[in-house]
Amino acid sequence: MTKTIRLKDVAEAAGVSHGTASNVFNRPELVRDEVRERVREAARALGYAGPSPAGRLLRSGKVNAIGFAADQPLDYLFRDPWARRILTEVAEVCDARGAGLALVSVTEEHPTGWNIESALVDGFLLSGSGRKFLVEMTQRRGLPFVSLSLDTRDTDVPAVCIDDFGGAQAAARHLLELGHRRFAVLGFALGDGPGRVTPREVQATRSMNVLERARGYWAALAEAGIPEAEVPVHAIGRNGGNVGEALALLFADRATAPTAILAMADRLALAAMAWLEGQGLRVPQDVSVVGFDGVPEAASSTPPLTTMEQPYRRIAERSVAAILDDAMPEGREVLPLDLVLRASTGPAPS
Amino acid sequence: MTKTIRLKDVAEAAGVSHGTASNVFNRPELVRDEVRERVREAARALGYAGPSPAGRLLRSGKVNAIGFAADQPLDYLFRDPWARRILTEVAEVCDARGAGLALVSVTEEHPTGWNIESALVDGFLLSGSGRKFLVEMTQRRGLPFVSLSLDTRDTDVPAVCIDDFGGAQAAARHLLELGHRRFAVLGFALGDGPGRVTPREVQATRSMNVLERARGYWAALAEAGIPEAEVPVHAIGRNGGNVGEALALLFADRATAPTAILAMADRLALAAMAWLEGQGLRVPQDVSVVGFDGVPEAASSTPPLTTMEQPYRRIAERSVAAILDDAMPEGREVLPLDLVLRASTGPAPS
DNA sequence: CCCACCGTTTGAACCGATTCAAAAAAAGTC
DNA sequence: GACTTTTTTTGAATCGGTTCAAACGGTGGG
Repeated sequence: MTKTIRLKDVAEAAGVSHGTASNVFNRPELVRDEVRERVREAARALGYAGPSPAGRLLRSGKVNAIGFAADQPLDYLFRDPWARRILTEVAEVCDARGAGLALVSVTEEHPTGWNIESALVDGFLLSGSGRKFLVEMTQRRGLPFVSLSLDTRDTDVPAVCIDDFGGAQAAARHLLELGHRRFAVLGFALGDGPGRVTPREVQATRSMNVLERARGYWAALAEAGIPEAEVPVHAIGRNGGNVGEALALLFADRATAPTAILAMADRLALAAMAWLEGQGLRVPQDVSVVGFDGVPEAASSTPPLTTMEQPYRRIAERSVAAILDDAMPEGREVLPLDLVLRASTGPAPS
Repeated sequence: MTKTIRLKDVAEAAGVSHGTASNVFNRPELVRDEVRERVREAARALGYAGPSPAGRLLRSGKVNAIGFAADQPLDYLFRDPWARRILTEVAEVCDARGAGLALVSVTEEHPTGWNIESALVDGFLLSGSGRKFLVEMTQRRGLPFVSLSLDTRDTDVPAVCIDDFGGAQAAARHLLELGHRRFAVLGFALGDGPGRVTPREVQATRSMNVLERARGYWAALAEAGIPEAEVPVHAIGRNGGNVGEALALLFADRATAPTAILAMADRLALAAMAWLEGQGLRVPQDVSVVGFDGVPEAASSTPPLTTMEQPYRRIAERSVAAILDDAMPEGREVLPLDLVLRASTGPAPS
């Protein structure tokens, strides 16, 4: 293999100093026209492709790239709808800024290889930092990082997250305005199996997202005079489970069944609509459903789902800026959600 | 901001030489236990997180990461089904090897920023190198690269691609074995609008994929005594278009209508099945359909689509190995496709 | 007691660039 | 022509490591 051409070689060939050659590529306006051309010519003749990123990096310390890290295998980033959605936005934002994007996976079983410790990036976006593992790993590296989807009570970790409480509140208010009075909440990561869970169980969940959303729903309903106790929370269970089973209990007695379902995730809402359709219940004439997250599928379901959409773009912009512009959020930064009105909600049946 | 801790600082603190400190992290077996512990202790005390990747990179020249480049905006990699599918496999392969994955976008309009020239990677995987642009850009950088989805007659470019001809042949043979005699081919990137195109037009296409697939179909059918002229090729037109329109012409006369459709892409096949269902034609009882590509949706359509599946995993493995193990393919390397039998093909109607 | 050998450690060279104070050259001024 | 200014160019320091030949200290054999 032929020796690589270095800037020095080009400089020698052109009969100028190392420093001048560097200027030709980085601040051409400093170099006299004639010299600049001579250096360029030499570079061409030698097949020099421009300063190597590695050398530049070492000196400047800036990579101009961000790392997107997840505590999951890499392919997860392409399979999981939320990760994919946010990553798409992050990609667009990086693109617009001319920054690079590297994907990083860190699993506890497989902590070696290219990971948080060795990735050539200026900082990290952390996805799925439910467990402290990822955060601790990243802190050790000493690069700036922002946690997306932070799910902890710890408010010291720099994070860009969504206003679960406010979003849930808005969802409930929307249904209240439509005249609904009999609600049910559909949650996840609660209880052991499908079925109703008590407010106490909700309070005890380790998932801040779930807790805040529940509290948001309760708060809005309480304002309208509907106490927590009258709002059944049904969940699919911590280890997944069937939405149908959870709903079957809810709709066992049609007379007291809810007219409005507050789903803590679009996935749940979509499953609920499918189940309702199977039961001959019409959405939104008989039951209104509002989701949470704003996944792409929500726009194309039948009927299209009314949902609280996460501000994906703004999350991406804010967190990328945090790393690249050194504009780290002070602790947790909360972004509002948008209520997207579609066809799955309507006036309460009379 | 506090000064960063360098390996040198640790070495000094531990009272050893720079070189020994380096060995502690990279070849600990060379260092005496007592000294090793002393250095580790000093590192801990100073908050040193281990050798910085930047320095290491400069010396060793290896990044241990591959760049996935497309001549499209970055988000394309998450939106386009083919790109996403192959990227998922590439991600898994990289993960398994402990290698990094960086995403790179190079568009002619937006050639600045982090791109082929500046990405810190060991080599590139090129997606969508239909136009020479991407290839030329990459060649200039001087790093190894492999073109995926190469679509050119130029056989010098290192590439890992699929056996379009053989795949098409296998698809046609499958239908022949089921007794079909009246075929139609459904293509894309042919002609100006939806409708039939002549063999001459097919020969003239710039897309090697399309041409090779067509030739594969023709070759298999010719073996069974069905000449090119009896196989109508319908296409949706170069600028997209409606599959229904193309099919409507084909099925105008039910007596001479094909009993088997060879679609050059699953997308076309799925659209065709939807149209056929709309027309009251049953798949596969009335018409058999076989796709090409093996996109995930093909497995869950109704009926599930029989298709020639691309060997995504092998493409990923082969191309990643090419870069990281310096096992570049000699010119173009062709991988076979798998016929995946599902429910969209059946015996020819009698 | 000398020497060869082995396991450790050192020190300097090198990787490929950027940066900046200072020197050199060119251009103005009087 | 001598003196300022301004524009270019130079050369050395620096970034944070890795690597390797050589030096070193200790051991065992003869």
